Amino acid sequence: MTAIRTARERAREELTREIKQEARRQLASEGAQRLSLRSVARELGMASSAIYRYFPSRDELLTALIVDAYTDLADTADAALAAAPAAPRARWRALCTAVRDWTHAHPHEYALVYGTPVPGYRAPQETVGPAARLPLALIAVAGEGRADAGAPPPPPAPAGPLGEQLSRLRAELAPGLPEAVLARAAIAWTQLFGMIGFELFGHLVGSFDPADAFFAHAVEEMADLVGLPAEG
Amino acid sequence: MTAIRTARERAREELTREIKQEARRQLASEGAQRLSLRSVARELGMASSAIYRYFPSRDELLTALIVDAYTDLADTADAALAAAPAAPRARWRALCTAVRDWTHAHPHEYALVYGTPVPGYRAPQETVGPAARLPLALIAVAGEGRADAGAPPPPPAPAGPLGEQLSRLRAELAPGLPEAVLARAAIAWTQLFGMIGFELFGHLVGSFDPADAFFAHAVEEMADLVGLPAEG
DNA sequence: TGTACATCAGTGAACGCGCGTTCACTGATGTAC
DNA sequence: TGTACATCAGTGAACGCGCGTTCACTGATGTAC
Repeated sequence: MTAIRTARERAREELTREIKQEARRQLASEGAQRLSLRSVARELGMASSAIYRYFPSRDELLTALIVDAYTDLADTADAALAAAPAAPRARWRALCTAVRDWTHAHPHEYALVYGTPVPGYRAPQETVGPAARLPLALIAVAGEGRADAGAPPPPPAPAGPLGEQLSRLRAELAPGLPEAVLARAAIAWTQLFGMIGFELFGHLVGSFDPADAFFAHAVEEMADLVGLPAEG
Repeated sequence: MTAIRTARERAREELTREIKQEARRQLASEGAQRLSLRSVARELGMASSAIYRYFPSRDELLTALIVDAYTDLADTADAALAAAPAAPRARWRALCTAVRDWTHAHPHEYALVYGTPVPGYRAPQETVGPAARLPLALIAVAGEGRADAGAPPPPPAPAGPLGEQLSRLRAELAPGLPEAVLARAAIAWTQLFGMIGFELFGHLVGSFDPADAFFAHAVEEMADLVGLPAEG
C-alpha cells in the first residue's frame, strides 16, 4: 500500500526532506532565531511562497525540526545502548557519551531544543513524546543498575511535594525503581545537560577546556550517585 | 573630585542608565535576540541615531547588559551569603537558593548570559571577571566546608588531563581545597545551572513542576557530594 | 563677568537590507468515466 | 486508450513591517581668555 505512490507524493516527500535539510544547514550556520523561510527557499532555488505548500508557517517548520532533533538524539542514544556491554555502569557511560557526542556533532540542533526557547514560539504537544525518550533511557539504565547484584541499599524516599511527584513518575515510568534513586537519576539528567550546555555555550573556557576528562569524571560521579555498581 | 560633574556628565550618566533599563525591559518582553536599538530609542522618545552617542553599536549595548547581569547576580549571591548563618551547609543552601531566586526574578537576563549565545556576538574580555564571581563563590563555600570539623576525608585526586586542569585551577582559586573536592564543586556548579536552565526553559513541565522541592533536594545532594557536613 | 570658540547631544532623512505571509495566476499531474 | 475535469505545486509581485548604521545638520553646554 505504501508502495503505490504517485509521482506527486514522491516529489512532495522528497522536497519536504530537502526543505528540512536546508533548514538544518541554516540552523548550523546562523542559529535557530535567524532561520528564515525566505532564505531556505532561496537556497533551494524556489519562490519563497512555495514553502507554504509544505509548511503552513515558520513555526510549523521549527516544530518539525525540533521533533527531528529529539528523535535523532534518542535514536543515537538507543543505538549506543544497543552496542554497549551488559554492565550497567558501562551502559551509563555509553549513554552519556553518546549524548555528548551527538550535541558536539549537532550543536545548533542542541541549542534548538535545549537552549533558550525561540521567542514567540510555543512547543506543541507533538514534541513531548520525542523529548521524553532520552530521560526515559537514563532512568532505564539506572533501573538496570538497581536490578544488579552489587547495588547499595536505597536511601529513604523524599517526603513532601517531591515525594508526591516522584511516586507519580515512578508509577508511570519506573515501577521497580526506589523513589530516591529516581530522584538521583533525574538529578543526573539535569547534570548531564548542564555540563553539556556549559561546554557548548563557552562557560568552561578558561577552566575545563577541553572538557573531555571533566565530562568523563562527572559521568562516573553521577553513576556513583545513582548507585551503579563499580566494574570488575 | 567625582563630586564635580558638569550637567552634561550627569545627563549622560542618567541617559546611559535609562537606555540600559529600557533595554532590560525589552529583554524581559522580547528576549535577547529581539532587542533592537531602534525600539529602545522609540520607547525613550529619542531618535534612533541618538543611541549611538551612548553605545557605538548593538553589540556594545549587549556587552553592557551582560556585565550588568553577571554583576547583579554575583552581588545578590554575595548579599545572601553575608546574611546566611555560619554553618557551611546553610551557606551552600543560601547561595544556591539566591541564584535560583535571581534567575526567576530575571529570566531573560539569565537567558542572556547562560542561554544560547546571541548569533554573531562574541563576548569580549570584560565579561570574564564578572562571570567568574559566582563559581568562585560556590568554590569558596565548598572550601569553608572542608575547613570545618566534620568533613569526610577527601577522595583521591583525579589523574590525567583533568588532574592538570584541577591543579592549575586549585593554585589560582582555592589552594586549600583538595582537587577531588574542587572537581565536585565544579560539577555542582554545572548541576546548579543545569537544573535552573531546565526549569526556566520548560523541560521540567510534566515531571517536576513546580520544581521547588526538587531543587531543594538536589541542593542537599550536591552539598553531600561536595562533602559539606550535615547540620545539628 | 562677558565674549569667542570648541565640544558634544540629539535630529531627521536616508541607505540598503531582510523578513513572513497573501494572492491571483499558470501549468503540470492525477482521476473518473 | 482517450478525453474532461479536478487537484495541486510552484510563480512572481505585492503588502507592510522592522532593522543597524551613517551623515550633515542644529542648537545647547562647557571652556579659555
